[in-house]
Amino acid sequence: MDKVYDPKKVEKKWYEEWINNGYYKSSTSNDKPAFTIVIPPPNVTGSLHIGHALNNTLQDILIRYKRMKGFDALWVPGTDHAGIATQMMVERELEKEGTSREDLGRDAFLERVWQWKEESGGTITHQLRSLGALPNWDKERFTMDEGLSNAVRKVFVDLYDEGLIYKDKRLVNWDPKLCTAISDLEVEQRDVNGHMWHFKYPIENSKEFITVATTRPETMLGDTGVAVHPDDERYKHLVGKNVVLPLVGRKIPIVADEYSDPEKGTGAVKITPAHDFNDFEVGQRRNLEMINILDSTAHLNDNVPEVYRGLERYVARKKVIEDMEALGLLAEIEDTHHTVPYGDRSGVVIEPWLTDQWYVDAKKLAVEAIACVEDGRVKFIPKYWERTYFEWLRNIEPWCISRQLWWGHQIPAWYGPDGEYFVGITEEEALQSAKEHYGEEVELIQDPDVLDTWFSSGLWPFSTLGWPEPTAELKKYYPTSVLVTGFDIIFFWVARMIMQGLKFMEDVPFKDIYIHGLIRDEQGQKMSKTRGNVIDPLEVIDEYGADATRFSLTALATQGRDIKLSMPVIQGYRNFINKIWNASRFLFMNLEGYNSDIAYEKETLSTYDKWILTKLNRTIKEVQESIEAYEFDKAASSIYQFFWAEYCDWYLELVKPILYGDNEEDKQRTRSVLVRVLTTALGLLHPIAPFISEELYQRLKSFGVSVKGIDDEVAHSIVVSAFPEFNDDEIYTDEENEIEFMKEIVAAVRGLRAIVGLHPSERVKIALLPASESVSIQISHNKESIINLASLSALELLEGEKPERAMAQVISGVEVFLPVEGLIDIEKESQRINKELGKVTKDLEQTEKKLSNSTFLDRAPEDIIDKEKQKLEEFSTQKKKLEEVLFKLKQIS
RNA sequence: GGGCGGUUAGCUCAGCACGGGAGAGCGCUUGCCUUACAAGCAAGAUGUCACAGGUUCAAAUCCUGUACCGCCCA
Repeated sequence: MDKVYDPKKVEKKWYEEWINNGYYKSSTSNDKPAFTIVIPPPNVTGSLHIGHALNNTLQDILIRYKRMKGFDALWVPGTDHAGIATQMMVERELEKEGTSREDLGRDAFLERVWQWKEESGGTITHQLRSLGALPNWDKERFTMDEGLSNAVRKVFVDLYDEGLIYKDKRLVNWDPKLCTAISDLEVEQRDVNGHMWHFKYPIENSKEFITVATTRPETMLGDTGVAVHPDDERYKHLVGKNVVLPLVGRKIPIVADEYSDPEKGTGAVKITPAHDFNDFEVGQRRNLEMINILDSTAHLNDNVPEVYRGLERYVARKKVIEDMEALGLLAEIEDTHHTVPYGDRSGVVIEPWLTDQWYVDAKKLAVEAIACVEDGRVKFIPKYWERTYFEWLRNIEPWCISRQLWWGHQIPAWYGPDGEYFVGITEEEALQSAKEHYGEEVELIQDPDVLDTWFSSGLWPFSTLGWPEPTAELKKYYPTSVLVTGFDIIFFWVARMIMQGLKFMEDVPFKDIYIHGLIRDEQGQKMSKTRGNVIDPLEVIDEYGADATRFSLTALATQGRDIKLSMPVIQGYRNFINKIWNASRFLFMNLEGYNSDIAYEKETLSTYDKWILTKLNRTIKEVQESIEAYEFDKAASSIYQFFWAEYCDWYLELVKPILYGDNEEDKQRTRSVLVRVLTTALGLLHPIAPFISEELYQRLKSFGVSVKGIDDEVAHSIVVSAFPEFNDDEIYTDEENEIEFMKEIVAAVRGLRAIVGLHPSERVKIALLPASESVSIQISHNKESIINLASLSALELLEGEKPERAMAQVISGVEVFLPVEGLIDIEKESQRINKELGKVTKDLEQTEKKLSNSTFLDRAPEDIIDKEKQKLEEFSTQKKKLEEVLFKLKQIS
């Protein structure tokens, strides 16, 4: 067995085993309770980044844990067709080949995308395997699968029939680069420095001007009004009059509307209803004309004077300003900063643009979605995320679901020759409706647009289980148990799944939503390619192994906080994985002659055995409770603490003399306990670190060791082993306290040795002065171990007389003396004792103060007062002892 | 402008829902190649728990306010 754990020799092998043995499978035909998670489907174009690694590690932990707990665990994997991202990717390929999607035509293009998907679309799902994630691969889904597409069409048609989906002409967020509408969520508001241009508009039949201010001068070509506040005295006389729009010559009215803020700018605003959301509303209220001056690529169209036609919006801006200035109508340019909408995919400035689009009446669907979180049918963990959720749902806008793309679910609406449309799940249905409408058969053309990708992923928790067919899967696994995701898609995805789930399944899609943090770099900055600070999980796995990667992410996954990740941290957990390896290696080296048929008898257990079993059982409880509460960091640190600080640092050291000795009975019993503790610890570890736990379990099996399986007497693999059970009978409090006390004595002796500078191999004599008979007995029990662990030549139990020349350490219940043959540095030693004395005195004073406070004695609970009294006694004894030591030191000098 | 989160050891963070002797890991200092592990072992140092008030016998923990950092929404 190697001295250092090598993940590369282990990981691939076991992953294949797990797949070959079908451990990932779930089954509707068994009667185990279901535990279900659907994966947040990553973009099919994507590759695994560290955020995915965290997200999927946590899901894998839950699934593995629940499987070991006897649940029928189903983790549905899959990917999202990612409309815009995928289309862009394939278009870029085409561009390199000197062609375009328009050249190919829709059908050929889509064929090309599918081809791309088949060849390279599986990248991320394959990468998940190297992380050790073990979802049910038989159930892998893609949002454009036939079944899921059926679900999409059915949902569309049903919502349409109920009036919850409708077509409308209104302003949308238009991406002039991608030439598609996008939803308001896909718009990023950025704060930018810009200018406010003040334009003078001449009043009709007057020498007067009204000055308006704008950050978008080019839109003036589409102005159809000027608004002032109804109470604004400055402009009252102008309301009802017309302005002659410069450069255009159009007469437009001055209207009174509360939208205009007298405090801001000049108090008069130009109104461009076709190119601004606020202006649109003013225009509706005041019956203003709507003039669209932009084409789909944000170039000026024929609705503007000829000189401006065809100009790109920023070129036009420049020209408008120049022309206004030339006319002497540019009053002022003011520096300002304001927010500008950018497309989150394209990165270009979004235009509010007037088009026909399909909308979902989200407001109606939101009602139940809000209620189910209010009444606790769905729980957010951490809870405070529900505020964010409520905030958005209570102010929800109609959801624009149509996209002017080719890749996606084409909208199931067909148009007749006169533009009348017919919605249906299939073209046949639409044709049937058309026939009824026109009284004859007509040719129909399907709406060319596709649906927002989130429309289909909103159905994910039930579409993946076979909906709309009434499948056994749906019956057993819906609602799913928990959704594990990041806060960045609460609106995009979580809220929409809840709305759609409630609508179509009449039940919530999941009971718990665990929201984890974002992974940042060590400076706390978001990881991004441009910053160059990304940590590639595949590289981390390659260097440190999947288990170390997973353990790190788990240990850092505290609730409600982002995760700052850096390589030294991962290295630390890699060391832990290696520690497990070596502790096991030690056991294997000492397992010769081990007979797995002989279990240890409770009656024969030593104090050490009982102590470690107690610690083990406490750890089982902690790990179990932590995982169930989604406190992943606590689960990880419980195991870490137990395995390293208790099992390795103390238990292994305690039993070495037994293993190296020749009492066969003791050896046999100790081996059994060691095996028991290790196998149990591996079970606890397995959900977090699946590979090393499997490797070591399989090695243990070759010694005849095994644990109970979830379905069989013997677990073939740790994946299907029963999770360790907490056993109250194995909590031995007395033994636990005794060993903890012994550890304190050993630490005290080691401390003294370190002060004197003794070489570790130099054995010395130590004298202990116990405070009571019971302490004395406890020490006698553990005499050999203390001698061993503190590397002593002898241990003397004093009965009152203290050694003359000795270094001393006072701990609760016992004084420790290290006799010093030569000279002690009395000065230094006195200083040390004085420092301790200072601490104890301070503690003592505090306790005395409390106990002499009558209101404390009146009002504090009894157990607290008792505790304070105990402290008082302890501190004063310690103080007295330290003073004696100090007195003796003075005598010597 | 509205909302949320954070501020605890040099660094990264637990602890706070339920108040009662300040914790872990990393780093640092010292000594050790002790036959599982130097990716290790042993020992050690380090804190006005951001600040200001309040509640309480008692506050890192509860309440109010302030400052700074970060995020979301408008």
